[in-house]
Amino acid sequence: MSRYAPSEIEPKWQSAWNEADVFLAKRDESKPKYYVLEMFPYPSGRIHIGHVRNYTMGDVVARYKSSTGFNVLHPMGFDAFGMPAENAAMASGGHPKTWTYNNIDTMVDQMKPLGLSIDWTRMFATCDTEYYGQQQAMFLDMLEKGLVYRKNATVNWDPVDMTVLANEQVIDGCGWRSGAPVERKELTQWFFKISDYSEDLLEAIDHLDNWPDKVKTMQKNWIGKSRGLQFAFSIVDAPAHHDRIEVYTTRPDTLMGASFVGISADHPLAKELAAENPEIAAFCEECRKGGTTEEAIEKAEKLGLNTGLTVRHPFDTAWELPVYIANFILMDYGTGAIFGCPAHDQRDYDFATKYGLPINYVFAPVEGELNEAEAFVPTKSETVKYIRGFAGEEVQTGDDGVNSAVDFCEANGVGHGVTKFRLRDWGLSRQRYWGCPIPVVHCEACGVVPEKKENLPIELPFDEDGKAIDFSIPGNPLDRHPSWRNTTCPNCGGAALRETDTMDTFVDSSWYYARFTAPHATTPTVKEDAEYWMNVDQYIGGIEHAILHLLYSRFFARAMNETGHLPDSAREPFDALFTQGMVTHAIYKTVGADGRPKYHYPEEVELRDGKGFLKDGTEVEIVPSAKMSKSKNNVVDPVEIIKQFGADTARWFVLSDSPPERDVEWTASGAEASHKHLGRVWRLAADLDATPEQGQGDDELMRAAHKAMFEVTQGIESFGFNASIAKLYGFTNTIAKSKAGREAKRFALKTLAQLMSPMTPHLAEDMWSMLGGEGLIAKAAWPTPDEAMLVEDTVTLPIQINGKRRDEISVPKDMPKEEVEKLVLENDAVKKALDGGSPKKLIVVPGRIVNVVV
RNA sequence: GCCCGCGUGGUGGAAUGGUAGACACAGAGGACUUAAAAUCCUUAGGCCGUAACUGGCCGUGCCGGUUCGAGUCCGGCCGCGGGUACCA
Repeated sequence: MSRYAPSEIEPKWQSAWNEADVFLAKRDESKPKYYVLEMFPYPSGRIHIGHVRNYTMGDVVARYKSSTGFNVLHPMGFDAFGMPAENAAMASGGHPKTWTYNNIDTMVDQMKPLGLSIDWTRMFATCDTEYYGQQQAMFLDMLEKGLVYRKNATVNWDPVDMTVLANEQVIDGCGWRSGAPVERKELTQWFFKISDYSEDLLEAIDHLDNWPDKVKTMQKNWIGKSRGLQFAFSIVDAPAHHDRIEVYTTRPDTLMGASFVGISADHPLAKELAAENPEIAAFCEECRKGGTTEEAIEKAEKLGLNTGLTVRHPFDTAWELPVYIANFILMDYGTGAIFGCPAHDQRDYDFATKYGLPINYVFAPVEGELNEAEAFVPTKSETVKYIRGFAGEEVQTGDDGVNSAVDFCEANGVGHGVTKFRLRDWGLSRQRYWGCPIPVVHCEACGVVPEKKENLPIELPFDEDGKAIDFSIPGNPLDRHPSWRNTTCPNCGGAALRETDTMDTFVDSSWYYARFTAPHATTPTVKEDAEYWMNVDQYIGGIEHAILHLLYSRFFARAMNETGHLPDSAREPFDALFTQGMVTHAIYKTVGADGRPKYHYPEEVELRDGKGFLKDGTEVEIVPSAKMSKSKNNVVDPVEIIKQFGADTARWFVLSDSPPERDVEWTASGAEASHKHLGRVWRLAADLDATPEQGQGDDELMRAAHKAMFEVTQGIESFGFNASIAKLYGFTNTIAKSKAGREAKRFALKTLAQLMSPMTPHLAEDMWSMLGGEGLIAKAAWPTPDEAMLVEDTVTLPIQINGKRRDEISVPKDMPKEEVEKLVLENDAVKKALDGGSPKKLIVVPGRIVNVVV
C-alpha cells in the first residue's frame, strides 16, 4: 500500500505551482486586489520556528483570499542593514555585505521548501543599492520639503573606545567591549520632523478599525498629547543672561504644592553656573553618566544639587523656592526645567525626602484619610478635594482642576496653556557603516549641501582603495575612509566631505511595503502600481513592533504622500494589523572559563527530570521561556522538522494548538503527532476507492461537511487558525467514522482537502488530484456552505438552578419562551429544588440556557 | 520607574457574560501481531461517595465587587512577557 510521502509530493506540487505561475502578482483591474504582508525578517543567518509561524499565518490568509476571488500580492524581502552584520565582521573578520548576502541565500533556501505562496520575483534586500538609492532620493525630497533637519542630541559615548554605542551595547551602564562607564554626549544629528504629524498620527488612530486595541493604546500613550501650562519663575538675584526659568507642567493645579525647581544638567543656566563653580561642574559631569534610555534614567538613583539660587513663586513673590540641578531632568523634554510637587509625584516625593524639602498637599481624597507617608497620585479623571487649590471648584476631577488652573494663570498673566506631545522628532543618524548613507556633503564654503539626484546612489564603499576595510577598530569606518569621504561639492564644485552618518534601519523598514508594489522601478514607487496595490490589506507581525516600526511607517507614508511617492489614499498604509505572539524557548546557560555566561543550543542539551545536561554531563542552568534570540542560542531550527516530516507537518504544527496572538513555548513533541494526523488524512483520500458505493449516513456526512466549511472559514477570517484546525480534526474524525457511500465521502474529502489547503497546501493538492478534483486546488474556488444544511432543528438547553447546571432538556430550536418555561417547571430536578414552591425568578435565554432562581 | 499585554487539567489550549476543560499532546488500559512498529478502540481536572450511576463538593494566579449567572466585566494585589525612542 502506498503511503503519505511528503518528500515526494512537496517538491512535485511546488513545481506545479511554479509552472502555472500561481503566485505571480500582476495588476488586474478586473479583480479586487488583496495585499498580505508579513513583517520582513532580519537576515540573521537561519530561519527559526518563529519565522515559520509568522509566514505560515500570512500564507493561510494569502491562499484563502486568493481562493475567494482576490488578486493577491504576497511578497518577501529582507531588512538587511543593521548592527549584527558589523558585529560579525568585528568578531570574525569578513565584510558585512558578504555576511548579509550569504545569510539571505541560506534563509531563502530554507524558506522555499515551506511552499509559501510568495511572489519571489519581487524579493529585495534593503541593502541592495537599488533599494537604498531610492531611499536616498526620497530623503532628498523630504529634505527639500522641510521634513528633515539637523540638531544636537545625546548619544551613549564610550570614553575608552571613543565611539557611539547603541543602547543594546550598554550593559549595566558600561560599554559592552571596553567595560568603561558610559557617558551621554551631544552630537549634531539628522532628524525627521515626525512631531509635525503628532496630531494627525494621534487622531488617525481612531480610524484604524482593524488594528488591535492594545497597539492603538500603546501608540496613543507614546504620542502622549497633554495640555499643560508653560510659565517662567523669576530668579532672585539673577546671574547674568538668566533672569527667569521657563518650565512646563501638566499639573498646574498643584502649583501651590511646589517646593523646588529642577533643571537639567544640560540646561543653559546649569552650564553657565558650571563654568564658574567647580562643584557644580563636577555634579553636571556626574549627571551625564549612564546610558540614554528612558529606563536607565528613570531607574537611576535620583540625585540633585542645590545651586544656591532661588526663584519667586508666581502667586506669592515672597515665597522663594530653591533651584536644583537634577539628573532625572532631560534637556530634550519640554523646557529642560520643572517645578517639583512632592505631595503628588512619587519621584518628587523621594527627592524632597532626600533633600529635606517641604511636602505640601494640594488635594486629598474625597473620602478617607490622606496618607502622608507617600505621594498621593490619583489619575486625572478621579475626583479629589482641593485643600490648597486656587481655581475651579473645591471638589473636582484632576482634569477640571488642570483646566481651571490654566485659565486662571492665563487670566493673571502667569504663562499660557500649551498642548504638548511626548513624541519626539525621529533621530535617524547612526555613526555606523552598514546602513544607507545620508546623501549630503559638508562644504566649507556652502555648508551642508544635498547631493544631486543624478549622483545617486551614494554607494557604500566595499573596500578601502583595494584594501579590506578593518571592522575590528571601534568607530565608523566611513570616517576613516579618505577616498570615499573626500568629494566635491555639488553646489560650488570645491572640495567637500561626505556625510559619514548612515540612516537608522527603521528608515529602511518604513517604506518597504510601498516598494513591494514596484520593487525594481527606477523611482521609489510607480504611481499606477502604488494606486492599485496599496494599502496593505493585512499586515502581520510581532507585537514588539507595536510602537516604533509601525509609527515610523505611518509617518513615512504621510511624508511619501507629501513628496509625491504615494497617493492620498495611502497616507495610512496598513488597513488591518495582526500581531502574532512570539515563539519562546528556554535558555540553557553555563558559566564559561572566563566567567562570562555561555549559551547552548537546545539540541546540545539533554533533559532529565526537569534538569538539563550537556553531553559531557555538565548541568546547565535553565532560564525558562524567553524570546528566541540568536545571541542566546535558544533558537529552534525548523529545517530538521521539515526534513523529517515535511513542510506541511511544520506548517500544520505551528498553526495548531496555540492562538496566533499568544506567545508559544516551543516543544518538539507535537510535530510527530501532527505528521501522524496528516498521514491519516492522506490515507482517507487514498483509500476512497475501497469504500462501497452505497452506505448509510450520507446526509449526516454532508451536513458535517457544510458545518466544517462554515466553521473553518470563520476561524480563518478571525485569525483563529488553531480553532480552524480543531474543527478540521473533528471533521476528519467524522469522515473516518462515517459509513456513508463513496460519493458522499468523496465530497467530504474534497471539502476537507480544500479547507486544509491554506494550511497544508501540498497535501491538499495531492488529495485533490487523487479525488478527481479539477485543476490545481490552489486555483479552485473556496467552498461556501449551503445555509439550509447548517440549520439545527433541536437544541439542548442546560438548566441551571441558582446558576449551577443541574440538568438539560432538548427542545425545538424556535420553541417560544413560554413553552420552554412550562417544560422547565415540569423538569424533575427543578421540581425537586422548588419543593412545591414557585421560583423567585425564571430566566430563559432562547437557544442558550435556562436559569431557575429558587 | 512608566506604558501595553498575559495567567484555565500532567502539557498546548477551547469557551458572543450562559453546560469550564472542545480539539490535541503526553499517560493508562485494551484490540490486532510470534514480537515490534504502524494502526484502531476505551479512558482521563481534583477530592469524596456509590453495587452502579442520571451522585455530592471544590476548581480558570490571589483578594474583593457587579450580576439570576463571571475564565470573561470592575477595583486591588502577585507573577511572567513585550516596549521604553541607537536590537530588529
